[in-house]
Amino acid sequence: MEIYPKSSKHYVAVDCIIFGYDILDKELKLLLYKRTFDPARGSLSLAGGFVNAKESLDEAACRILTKLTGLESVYMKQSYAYGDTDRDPGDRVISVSYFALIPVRDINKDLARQNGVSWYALSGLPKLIFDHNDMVRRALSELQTQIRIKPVGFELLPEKFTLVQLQDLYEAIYRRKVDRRNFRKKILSMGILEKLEEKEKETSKKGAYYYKFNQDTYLKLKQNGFYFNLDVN
Amino acid sequence: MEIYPKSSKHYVAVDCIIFGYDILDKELKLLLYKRTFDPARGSLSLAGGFVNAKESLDEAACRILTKLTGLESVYMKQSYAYGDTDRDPGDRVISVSYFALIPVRDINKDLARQNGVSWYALSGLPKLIFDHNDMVRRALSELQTQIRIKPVGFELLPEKFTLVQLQDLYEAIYRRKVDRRNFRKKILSMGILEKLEEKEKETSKKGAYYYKFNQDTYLKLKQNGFYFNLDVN
DNA sequence: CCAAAAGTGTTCGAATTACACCCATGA
DNA sequence: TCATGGGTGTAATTCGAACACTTTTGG
Repeated sequence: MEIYPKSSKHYVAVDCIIFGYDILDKELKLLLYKRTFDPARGSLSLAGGFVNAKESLDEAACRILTKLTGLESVYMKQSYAYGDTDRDPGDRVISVSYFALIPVRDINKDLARQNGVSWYALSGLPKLIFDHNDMVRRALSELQTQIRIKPVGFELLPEKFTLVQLQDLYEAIYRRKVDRRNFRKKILSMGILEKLEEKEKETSKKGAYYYKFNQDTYLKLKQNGFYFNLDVN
Repeated sequence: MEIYPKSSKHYVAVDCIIFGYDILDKELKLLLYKRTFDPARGSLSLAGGFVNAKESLDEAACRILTKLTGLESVYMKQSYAYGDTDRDPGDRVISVSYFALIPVRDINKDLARQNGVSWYALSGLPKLIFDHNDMVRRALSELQTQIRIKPVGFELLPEKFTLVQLQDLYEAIYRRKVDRRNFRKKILSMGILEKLEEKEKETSKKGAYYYKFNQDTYLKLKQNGFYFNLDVN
């Protein structure tokens, strides 16, 4: 039964901009798919797929992400709908992009390899297919905005992290250095981090205390009018 | 010729959240369509329509806006893609929402009437069809964010406006009072307003100077690292 | 004992807030 | 002349920026 029989129907895809952060080389990465077949063999694309008749956009994005990484509960957010008629040279496809944040080490490596996806540093990213570079640019810009005003950076880190690691992450995303003392002062003054007894001892002799993000405290503060803000010099 | 024959195709619509500001009653309004036929006769909806095979999403949104208002160059921005499978009870329709900003007095009233659309105050908005209330909520929230950090408020005002009118607009969108002296100090210190010789004399005996927004100056400042910000107490 | 990374406070200037009185004019 | 809305300045406080030394410990 078709109620709107006069209108055109369209292919609708979702493309996932999967950001990963590697605490070791302190770089923001993207999980990309390398085509192993013609046409465009060897060229890179975002992880994407068509939206099925019986799933929502969000469901389609989650399905693709889970299929590639094995991860179920990941931070994911819709970014933008791309609808130029000629954006896909094959056929007219409207694509809704989503961006996801995951710690690089969390993904199921076998599953990723099996699916032909792997991590690529965001700096020096090559040309991706179609308008995927635009999608990345927009999503990165959104991430840079979000991470200032929402506690989403923690999604890119392991549950336990040091303040140095957190700062490295912000520097990687802001693409500039920030003052260590001011950064610590500001993030600690929010009262949303919980200091653990345990220390991380791999990267220094002295060792750095682990912290973890306290979501409950954050939500309570937010209800009382608190706004996360991590603008630092 | 179909390259992706195994995938589902979908109806794709655009819905326009058309914000208008009325300098007389100082209220933010929405241009809504009232159904004059069954089913759901008398219920309100956003201005929307299906995306044609040969037009982009942006083009579809502009087409709808122009058809209803007669306006060609209007501030319009994509908001969000709504894709729940049952959001439209008639059939599965994916809808991309756009929000537009126009001064209430600018629209072609005859055209609007002819098309069955008219202005409704945003406060006390009734239930709209489908998920259109969600669309409005999200767009309003984006507008409240945007108007703080980008000079988009001027899109809702006539070319010439007084500082009182500008402040009234901000108060209507922020939904709170702001201090007159601080507001003026801040907006004038940006140096993006041009004071005219002419005065507006309808609402007061003394009269208030007209100003206009200088887009060129703004763009130059922006290139030099200036960020518009109108957070005021 | 020393290299390497973690951790810590204070000062200064800028920006934000709070706040109240005079001005111009038409009726 | 007076009622109405337009226009203006200053002091107090808060917030962000700049900046350098001490601590810990494994090798």
